[in-house]
Amino acid sequence: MTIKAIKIACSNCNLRDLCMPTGLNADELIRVDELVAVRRPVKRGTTLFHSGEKFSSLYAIRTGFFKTYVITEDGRDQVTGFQMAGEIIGLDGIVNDQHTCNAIALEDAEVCVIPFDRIEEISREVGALQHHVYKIMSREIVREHGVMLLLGSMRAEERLAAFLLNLVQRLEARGFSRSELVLRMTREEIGSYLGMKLETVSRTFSKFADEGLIKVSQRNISILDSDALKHIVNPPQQCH
Amino acid sequence: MTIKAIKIACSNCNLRDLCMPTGLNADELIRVDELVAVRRPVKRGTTLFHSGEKFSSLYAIRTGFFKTYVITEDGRDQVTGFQMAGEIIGLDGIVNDQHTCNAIALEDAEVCVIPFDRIEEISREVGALQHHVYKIMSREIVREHGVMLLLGSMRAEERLAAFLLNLVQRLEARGFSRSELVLRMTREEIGSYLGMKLETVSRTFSKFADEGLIKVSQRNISILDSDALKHIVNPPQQCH
DNA sequence: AACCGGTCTTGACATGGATCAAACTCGCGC
DNA sequence: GCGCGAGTTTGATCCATGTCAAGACCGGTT
Repeated sequence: MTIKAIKIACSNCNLRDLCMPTGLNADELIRVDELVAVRRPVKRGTTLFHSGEKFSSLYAIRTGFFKTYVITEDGRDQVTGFQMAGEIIGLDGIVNDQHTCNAIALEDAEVCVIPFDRIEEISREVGALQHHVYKIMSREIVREHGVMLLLGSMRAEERLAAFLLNLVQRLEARGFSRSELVLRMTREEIGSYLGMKLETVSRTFSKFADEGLIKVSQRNISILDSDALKHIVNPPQQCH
Repeated sequence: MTIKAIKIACSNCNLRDLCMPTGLNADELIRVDELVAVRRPVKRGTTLFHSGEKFSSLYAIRTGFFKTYVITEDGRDQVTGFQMAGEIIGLDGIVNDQHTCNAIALEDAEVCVIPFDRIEEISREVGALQHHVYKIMSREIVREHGVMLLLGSMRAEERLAAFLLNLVQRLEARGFSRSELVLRMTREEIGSYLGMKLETVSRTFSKFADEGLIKVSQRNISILDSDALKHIVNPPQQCH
């Protein structure tokens, strides 16, 4: 039993459908398995990368939960996303060869370190990988359009309902419950993401709870009436 | 003089530094010149693509000015960006092979149609092109982080000041004045982009004008005190 | 020149969410 | 077991921005 035996292999990873292209042939699989340099544990509360740091790799989250955020000179900060297993972070660093946001683990985590020059090299040989990376970046652009919509034209209740629905939907895709979730972030972090103050987040949770839509006990949330939450985000049209 | 003589060639385009990779050798230049299928004029007020439409090409703006926006089922819309010459639109369509936002011309425009499968093919041979596309997508992600910051944690005056500074900065990079600009969009469109109502946009313009920061006459804006606008966006820190 | 529709400005008022403040909960270390 | 601090909830009040409404401006058309 050598060290080789536990070599990192995306082809064996149970998250491969989430972060790797599908439909590769044997040769291509071998090439793509060369992508991940190492795995790196990231303790809760520590940063994976920070703004200004030289960019060299993307990170695929294997386990754990992250937030990314940007800070202005005058100290305002804005959470730009919460990421969970199977998602890729670091894409912002490509354009200027340095990271432009900070990523910190909200719970103990492990990431696969994927050197970007290796991605570029193997992309050239494996068309499916190239396409996959384009798709991942496009998906991030579309996600951010959604956040812009949320921040630009929704009210507090709508934002929080959309946020909860998005979280459970992603968790469900990973095999978790569609109604129970544990928030990994504080009310303040949720507020920063949603463009509202922590007090408003708290009040809105309480309001949803009063109305019987959810049950809140600290960071544990039960979705009791998913449809009602959906109606808050997208009020059903009554035909005239 | 045949039709060949006026063949579209990125290598001759005066916008090539904005939308094409640099430092290509002769062979690569020839390959990259094959990218653009055709040019397409887009009349003011008409749509270049719309949400739901099948995605097949990216578009490089040669002349003119666009807005992109998303619409929810219940009719709310959110402008996601304003794009000018040399910028690339349509990146949102890659992930699901269909566009997820709408693009309409705010003035008569012309775009270069770049079939995406051709990009993928030539990317594989020309590493610089592949890298360039990754960079363009990364830049869009970073831009959207900036918009999220703006929508999530700035007040109306800060948003509008940031918006104006961003516009003139991009215009200046294209050889226009750093102090004079003509808005191609309505107050309502500005408001949609910045997450505020058109009345608030109008009032804030008036306030800036009263304070001598800008001069407004309809859609013509003169920046009189660029530093003051910058201070609004990023209040100067006083050291203790 | 008169008209018209779309756009913009400005005023008066309403309100959602921010702010400030106090108290509560829970996990953790002593 | 107790105390402490981070995180959270809730209440009272304030204010930035939304809403509604009226009128001004402008370019294009008849």
